[in-house]
Amino acid sequence: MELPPQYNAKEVEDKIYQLWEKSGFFNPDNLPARHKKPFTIIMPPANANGNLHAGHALVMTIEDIMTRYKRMNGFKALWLPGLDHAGFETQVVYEKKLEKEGKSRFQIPPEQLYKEIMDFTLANKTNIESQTRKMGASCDWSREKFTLDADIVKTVYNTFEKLYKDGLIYRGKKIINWCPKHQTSLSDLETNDTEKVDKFYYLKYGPFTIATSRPETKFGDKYVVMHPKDKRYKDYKDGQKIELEWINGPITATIVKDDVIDMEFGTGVMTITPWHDAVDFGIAERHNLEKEQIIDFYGKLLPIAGEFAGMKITEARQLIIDKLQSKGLVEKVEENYKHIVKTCYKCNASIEPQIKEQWFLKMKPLAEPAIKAIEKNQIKFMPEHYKKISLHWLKNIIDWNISRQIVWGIPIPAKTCEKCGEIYVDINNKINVCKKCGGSLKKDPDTFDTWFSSGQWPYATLGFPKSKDFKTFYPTDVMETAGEIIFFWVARMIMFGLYNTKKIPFKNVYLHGLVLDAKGQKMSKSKGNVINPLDLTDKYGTDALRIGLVVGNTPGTSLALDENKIKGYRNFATKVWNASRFVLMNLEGYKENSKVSLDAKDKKTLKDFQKEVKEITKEMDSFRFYTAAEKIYHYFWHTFCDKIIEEQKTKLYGTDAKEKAKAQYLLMTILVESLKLLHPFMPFITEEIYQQLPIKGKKQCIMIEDWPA
RNA sequence: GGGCGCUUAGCUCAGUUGGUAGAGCAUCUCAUUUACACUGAGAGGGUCAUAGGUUCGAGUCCUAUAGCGCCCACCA
Repeated sequence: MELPPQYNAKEVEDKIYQLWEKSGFFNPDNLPARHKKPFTIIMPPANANGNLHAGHALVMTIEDIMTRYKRMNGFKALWLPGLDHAGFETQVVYEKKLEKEGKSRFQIPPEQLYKEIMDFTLANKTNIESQTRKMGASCDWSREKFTLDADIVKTVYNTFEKLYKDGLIYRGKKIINWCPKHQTSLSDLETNDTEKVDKFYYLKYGPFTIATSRPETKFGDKYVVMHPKDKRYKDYKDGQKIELEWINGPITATIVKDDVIDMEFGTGVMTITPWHDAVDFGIAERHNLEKEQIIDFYGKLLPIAGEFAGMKITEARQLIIDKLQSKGLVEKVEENYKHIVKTCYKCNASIEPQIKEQWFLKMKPLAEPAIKAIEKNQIKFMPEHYKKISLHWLKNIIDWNISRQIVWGIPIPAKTCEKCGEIYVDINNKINVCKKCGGSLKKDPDTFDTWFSSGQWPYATLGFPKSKDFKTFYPTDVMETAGEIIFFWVARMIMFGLYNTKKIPFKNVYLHGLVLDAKGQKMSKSKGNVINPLDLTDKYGTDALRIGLVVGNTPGTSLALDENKIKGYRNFATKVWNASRFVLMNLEGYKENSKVSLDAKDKKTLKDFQKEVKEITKEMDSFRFYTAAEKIYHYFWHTFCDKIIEEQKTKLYGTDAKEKAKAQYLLMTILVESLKLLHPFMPFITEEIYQQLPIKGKKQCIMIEDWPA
């Protein structure tokens, strides 16, 4: 029995993956009888809008390691793959593509745009699936789900209806984050805080001086707010009216006292623009003040701005100041005023707060059970400090705007009466006439925030509420994903899971960090430092990339992906290949079952190995794959190869048949068991060698072998 | 403003309940065709950010300080 002198990763990998797929063992239903207790990981659905990146490669590797390990340990292991339509994310990618072609999404009728993005997504879906296979993922393709599958959409709709009936969903006319470029509202998580340097204007507002960086919003300001305890303004009473000269003529302003005002800041007095500022909106709500829109949804001034109407706010700003100046209303202008502006996390355009009717989800009642479950440690976080981070966020949670003004996504199943405004949630599309006034109904034009559907992923994919899979595999065992999306996704899955199924969706949360470039910098197209994981698998083999991604990669910490490191593990793969080749080359006369009486030294070697196995198993059970991988690596290379094989050479090359048999027994035992230990990390090469092993009682593949004990 | 981390060898990072500092890469010396040069044998290199404290004993626990980073937040 001989292995070829060189390991050819490219040839072997495709062949071996096919062998696995044909075996059917990715599907837990096909596993041998010993696999009884379920073990479940739901794969984070990849955004079907591009290629697999280094982060995906890490997800695939860690989750495959867990799945293979549990499968070898006799679990009925299910790793369920999926893809996400990724609503806004995908639409943005597609819009960029359109832009390059000189087109805009606003020129394309919605139905056609939806179809185009669907085609684009489906093409990417196929692409991502084949790249996932390339990574060696032992996931059950027969159970693959897509967030737009009919059954998933049905689950999402049922949840929406249930939430609505429970009074947790409401249609609210609140201030929202509006991206003027993308023409949609965004959740608070979808905005960034960016520091900007602007001019800061001190304007005379009657007897007061107010400061602002945004004079263009000030046309409708007719409330002037100060702190109730501010002695400087004690002569002004709440509700008092004053007459003053403003941008476009005389106005009447009303004094408002509110303790949100910081007496230390500026003059301690400000005017408010409730339609375009969240703080001001809050004040207006508390005091029941009028709100008026100044800027339209495209960022242009409305007729209230008088002569400035129709102008873009950026163009109007200086002109407005000029006018105020000519009226003697500008007290001073501070240059280089640094302040924080909310921006769209995709295009960096300044968010224009707007009041708009949207669908909101009340979060506090959903967060409470999640907080309890986490505090009771029903969900274990790795690394642990994510427990605190999650709790902090959940305890300070605010209502979630779940509607988006984009076509790509799951349509919100609601209708509004065009006559009386009555709202109907109609998940089966059966209500056609307003029950109240008989008026005709208009379908809601919006789609769900993509996280509203992916937040339901663990139970939706398993066929909640009635399927056998749901009963068998839920709650799932591990949720492994990027720490970055703890709030976007993980926290919401916990809330939805508890709300709908009354159970936690997963017992363990394993959060990996970012994959950075070799210098520890974030990969980005503009920097040109993006490492394509598939290039690395191509160059060094998938096994080398996998173990290279895992060794030393503690959860929560970002990882510098250095090609040299992968190269090092390619060398290790070669080492594994050559050591196996050597052992197999020296099996002359070897009889597997013949009795050998080992020397005391050999017995100690085996005992040491057993000790190693125990330690590695302990690391695996504690989710410390980074140390487990390192230990196996170290043992195989520096103990098995450098010491044990070297020591046995004299026996192997000698003439004493008994001694030779002892050596063969020892080497084969440790080799076979080591290959099993290595299998979760380096599945391809270990499987290829296993297939060539001349041993009896061999299973169909190493993938379903017993983990060494 | 609040919260959460990090600081250990030249670099990237481990270090599980406190018990004489570890790995990979890099560097240096030696071996020269050995299953494997994608190799082997060996070496150098750290007052574990700083200052206190608890302890028989602290990289590890506590307090403070400094530097770095991340997240959340309604200072016009």
